[in-house]
Amino acid sequence: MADEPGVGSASVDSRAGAALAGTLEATPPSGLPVGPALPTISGSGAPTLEDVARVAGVSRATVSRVVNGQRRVAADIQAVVREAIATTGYVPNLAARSLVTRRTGAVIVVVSGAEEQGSPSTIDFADPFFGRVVGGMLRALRPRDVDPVLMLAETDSDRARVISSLRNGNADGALVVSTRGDDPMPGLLVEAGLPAVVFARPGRPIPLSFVDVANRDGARLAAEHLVARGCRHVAAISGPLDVPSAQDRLSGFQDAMARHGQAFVPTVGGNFTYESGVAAMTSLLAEYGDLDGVFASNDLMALGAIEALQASGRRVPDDVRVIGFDDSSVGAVSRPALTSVRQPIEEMAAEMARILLDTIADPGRRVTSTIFEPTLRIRDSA
Amino acid sequence: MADEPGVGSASVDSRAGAALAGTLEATPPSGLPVGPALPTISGSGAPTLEDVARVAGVSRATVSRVVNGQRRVAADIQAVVREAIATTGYVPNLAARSLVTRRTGAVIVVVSGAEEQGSPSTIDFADPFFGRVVGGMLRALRPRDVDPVLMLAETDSDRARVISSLRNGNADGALVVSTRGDDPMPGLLVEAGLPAVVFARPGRPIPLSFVDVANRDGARLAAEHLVARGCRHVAAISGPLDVPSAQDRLSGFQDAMARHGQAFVPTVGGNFTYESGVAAMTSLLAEYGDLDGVFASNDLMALGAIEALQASGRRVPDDVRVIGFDDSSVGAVSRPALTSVRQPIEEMAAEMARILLDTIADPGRRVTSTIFEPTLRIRDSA
DNA sequence: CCAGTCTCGGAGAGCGCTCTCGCCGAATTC
DNA sequence: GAATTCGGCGAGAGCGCTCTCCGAGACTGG
Repeated sequence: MADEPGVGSASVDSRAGAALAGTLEATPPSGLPVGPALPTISGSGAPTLEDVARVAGVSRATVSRVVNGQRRVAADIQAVVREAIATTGYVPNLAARSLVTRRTGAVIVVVSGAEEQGSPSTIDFADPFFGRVVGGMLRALRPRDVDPVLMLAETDSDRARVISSLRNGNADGALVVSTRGDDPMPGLLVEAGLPAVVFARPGRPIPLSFVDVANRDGARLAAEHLVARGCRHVAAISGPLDVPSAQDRLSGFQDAMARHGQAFVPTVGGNFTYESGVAAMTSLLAEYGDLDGVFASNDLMALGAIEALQASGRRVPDDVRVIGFDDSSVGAVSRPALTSVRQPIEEMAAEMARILLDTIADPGRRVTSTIFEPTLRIRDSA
Repeated sequence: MADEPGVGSASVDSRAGAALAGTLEATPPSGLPVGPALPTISGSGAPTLEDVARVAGVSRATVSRVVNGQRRVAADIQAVVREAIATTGYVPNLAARSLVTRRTGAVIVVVSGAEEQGSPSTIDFADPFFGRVVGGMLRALRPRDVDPVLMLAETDSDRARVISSLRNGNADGALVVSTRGDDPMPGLLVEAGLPAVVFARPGRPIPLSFVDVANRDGARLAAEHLVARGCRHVAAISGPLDVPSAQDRLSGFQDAMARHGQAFVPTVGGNFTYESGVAAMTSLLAEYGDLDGVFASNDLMALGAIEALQASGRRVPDDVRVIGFDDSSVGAVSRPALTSVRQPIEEMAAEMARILLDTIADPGRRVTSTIFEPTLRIRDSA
């Protein structure tokens, strides 16, 4: 730590600086500490429309028209105005604009999770899924000059905060990513009549647009691959069956296997974690020792299954083939690399963003669902 | 026209009712009184301060004071106002507020990456690092009622957009996470005199607060662990040396090894990817066949090194011990599970947020750097 | 050549909020 | 009890922007 950079003063804290938390003056009951409003003619802050108008020798309205391309403005005046904008370094104040337009140019990305029971959170930000979704949205939002505002929704009060943010135009709509099947968030959004799109089909039918992957097709792909590789005794590790996607993946897999001659598929439920994959595989093995193929409803459980398989002395894929679902990045670096059903998360997220933006632009837009086709990412485990 | 102005006076009540019920109120007949300057009773939706004031029988100012806890307001009046707020379902319009306070209650999280060369992006949203950082920030931001707005900064125009967003109060400050050493973003922020905090020490000294991990200490931890496990011929796989952290990790490791008797540490550079880890290890093996320990500057490269090691017939950790850096989630599920230097990313991110918020509240605040101590996460690979 | 039509810039009214200022009534003082 | 202080509420002025309405000038047609 002798190599402190030459930045003025460095207060080096080895642990999270609890001391810092107290240095701020007592915050008022609610809201941020607010400073006095300066008389602000134009000397202190950023240039305003007014300033540009003065420099250009036109009215505010004209400048506004040029900035927004609203109505036709004579070419020469337009040039003068643009010149003035450049020299003043003017940038529109979005607060003022949204105050009158009632558009914010922002949407809320709601990461909706855990019940407020004992556990701190079911939301795992370290899950690459999260980043991929956000990244996908970003790609679609940015060209339309819309920014995502991140909000967590774990408790009722979190959800209320999301709703009220939306209700008074803090943002124009919501993109919801739930980590549970019975998430109340979509319902609240519909009730409030707010523009929103959710990732994955909601637990109960609800008039809300969503984007999803054809889970049954993905499971079928896995089944067919296993069968094609010669598997004859196949088992499944499912996710929590109150989650629609887990349900679909399981039933899709079972149906496909039935079509290929294996009417009964031994199944054990997990909860999408690595540990539950280990446990599920272990109990599967105890009862069905001659398994030669396993389909897990996500990659983490598939990895757990492989662990359990190897612990029992079986080789993957030689003795037992394993397929996961998600094509997550952990599957790519694991050994053996995981064969997995790939859902195009980024594209799905981008589509969510597009649908939401359309809905915001045209509130009368019909509720739609867009289903993406999964593909099989074949690696080493099957 | 019949039902418009005549019954207009009752509109407050009906609005309050609609707000309470949360029902979808049919939009008022549009077309008739839209254009002319109405006294603005029943606008588009949410109740305003004005409405609350009317219901409570006080002035706007008083309601505002109650909402913001600004000045002392008589207890009974306060009760009446709160009551009115509840019945109307009032929530402050942040655009209006920020227009006068010049505070937005939002900060920009800038994910700053790639030069605008050929490649689409160096930003990998699937990297769990990203989510962990955002999650950590969220935890610190939420209690202070501040929301993060996500922005990418890959091109100059992206960066300009961030700067101007900040300049006209679209957000109060920036939390910057760079994926490269020579990121221009921090410099631009400083130039513009905008509140910002960056993750990891910037490439060049710059008067900007940052949060970092003691990279040298982490590398020392790795070195000492390897030595303690009996390694005598140790190599290193470093990251790009223009990235300060990669530089520190390497030199810290070399110094520590020197103190323990190994003056020369064979080193090959990588670029933080899995593939580069494979390549680096392979070339290391070609020249130094008797290696018994490897330190990689991040987990992905460590995993790549293990792959190359195993491909060459060596066992990990029996023949060669491998330590990574980051304690990323991929390391936990890989086999063998990766021993790694852990940096408390979430806490670091939370601290960034806290520093930024303090800086915003007190612009005169000194530039600080907070260095967190890494720990060693011992698993199976070393 | 004049009425009619069209084009385009300016004036001005707010959007919902905060905050300064002034005023009133109650508490305090001598 | 009158003068003074002071706490606390209301009035009102904007914050920077958009947008409607209006009017002046340019153009068209008969």
